[in-house]
Amino acid sequence: MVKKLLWAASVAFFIQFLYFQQFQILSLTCFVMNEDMSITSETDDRMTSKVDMDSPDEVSGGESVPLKKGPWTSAEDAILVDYVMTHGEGNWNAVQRHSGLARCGKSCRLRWANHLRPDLKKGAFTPEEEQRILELHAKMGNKWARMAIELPGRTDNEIKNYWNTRTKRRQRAGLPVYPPEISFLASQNKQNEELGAFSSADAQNPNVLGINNFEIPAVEFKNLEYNHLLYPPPLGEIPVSSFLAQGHRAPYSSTYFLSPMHPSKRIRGSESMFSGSNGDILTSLQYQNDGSLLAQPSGFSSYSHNLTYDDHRSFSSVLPGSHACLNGNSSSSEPTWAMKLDLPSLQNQTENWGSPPSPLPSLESANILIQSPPAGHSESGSLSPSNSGLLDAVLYESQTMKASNDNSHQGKETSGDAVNNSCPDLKGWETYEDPISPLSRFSASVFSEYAPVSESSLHEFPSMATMPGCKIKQEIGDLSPLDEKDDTSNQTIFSSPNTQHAKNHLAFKDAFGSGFFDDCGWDCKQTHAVATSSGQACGHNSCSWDAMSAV
DNA sequence: AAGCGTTTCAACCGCTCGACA
DNA sequence: TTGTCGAGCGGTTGAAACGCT
Repeated sequence: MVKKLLWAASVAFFIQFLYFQQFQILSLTCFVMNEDMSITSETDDRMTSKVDMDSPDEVSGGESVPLKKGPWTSAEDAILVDYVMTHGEGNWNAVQRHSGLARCGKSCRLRWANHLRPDLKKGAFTPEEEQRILELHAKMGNKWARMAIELPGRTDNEIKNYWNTRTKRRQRAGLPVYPPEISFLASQNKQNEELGAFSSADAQNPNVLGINNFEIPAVEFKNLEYNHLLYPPPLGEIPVSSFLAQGHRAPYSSTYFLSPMHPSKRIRGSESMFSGSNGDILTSLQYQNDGSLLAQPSGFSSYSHNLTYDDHRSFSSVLPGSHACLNGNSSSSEPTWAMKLDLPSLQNQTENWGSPPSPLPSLESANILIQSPPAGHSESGSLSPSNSGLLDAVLYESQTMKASNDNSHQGKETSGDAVNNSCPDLKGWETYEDPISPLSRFSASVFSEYAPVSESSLHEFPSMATMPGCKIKQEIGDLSPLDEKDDTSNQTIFSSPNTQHAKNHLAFKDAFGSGFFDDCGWDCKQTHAVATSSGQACGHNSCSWDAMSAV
């Protein structure tokens, strides 16, 4: 009952809003038209010079009406608003026939979607929105419409313009497009794209990904459970084993993974709704000594985190497919796990890798940006033909870690020799682990253990152990988490950042399912009015506004 | 104030996709 | 299976606004 009342109030408000807007427009239009039949308004007159008329177009009744191009006038807006109010959205080509508006359907749709929709948020992007756009772009690339879905009230055009402007500005300033923490995502996406042959297909293949009948082999997570027993999370927190074991089962139904979609927007079917194919973030989980669980992008050292398991939102924010992939509380302009890592223009300064800066940079450097590498460099010695530079960042850090460990662990530097030199990238990875954390091998354990399953189901991905020229040391499943007597002997040797990222990505995707912790980024209250005004459903699963639309 | 370069943003264009006959 | 149409996406354009000299 309350919902019905709320819905009725919303509808009333929406109608009032539209009529008020329309009244204003019509009043202004009448005033201007009285002055001059050229139909201009205060804001339009600057544009009328460019108004163009298309060649005559056949409309109903055989009447030939030239289609107008160029800026819209208030009068045209009013006509369009009136039409949509009467007929709802869609069937845009009929607008011309029914309303006499001398605009093509595409133009009408664009005008409505970008300017006349009542749920549009005007004004500059807020810092939160800007941060979100960064994350989304890292996650999706130039999928403006999909990004707009995640930013209620914003249009794809707005986002696109913002991004292009920002990109141009930063490139001119010699800055990279992404800050480091976002850049990592972009790197993941690039690498995923390289593996798109299996990732995109798998994302849409439930037989492979196991979307609908997903079962996580318990053995894959025995290490996790084992460590969890040793390091139970604080009271009230979700146990790792529980959410791992639950997989995507209830309460996370498969539909829960689907991104909410604006009813007025259609995502092309060829694009998977699962962002996992290009949106997963590789995450290492580590229990700290205090029992809190750290999540961090695998490949980055353990000091690059602020994220603890204490904050479920934060935690989920870095899980694959999360819409809040970096910082669940996207209200913060700085991701919760933003790497306190200073990597100044490192990607085109490989010559400096030999003398890395301190691995514990100041907080002020958190937003120091990584310079995108020149194409020549990025392709050299990389498995990736389209290296985004993040691989270099990973390599850089591995070098850094190695260099810093060269001093303190010179006596231990033996396993590296065991690595075939034809796999030079490996060296930096050897000292990656945090010897303090018993779960420092979390990601390695999961991934390497899970690897055989993944590989068996995904034949296109070569086994790490079979990579030519690389001696791979698979993580030992029955290794005691407390067995720290010999760090070097238990170190997992990654075949290469690229390969391991792909494997890790794959394993996480398989383990959690894309969008497992998908957050509801859909402002149903804002958009539902428009959706239902056109007779459409909100489209959001378990959305109470959908239920109310039946009223 | 004028000139010029840059930024912003609305709009267009070409293309693809899905539905349907 | 093919063709048509409506819808929508992403890239691009171009004019006004803005900022600097």
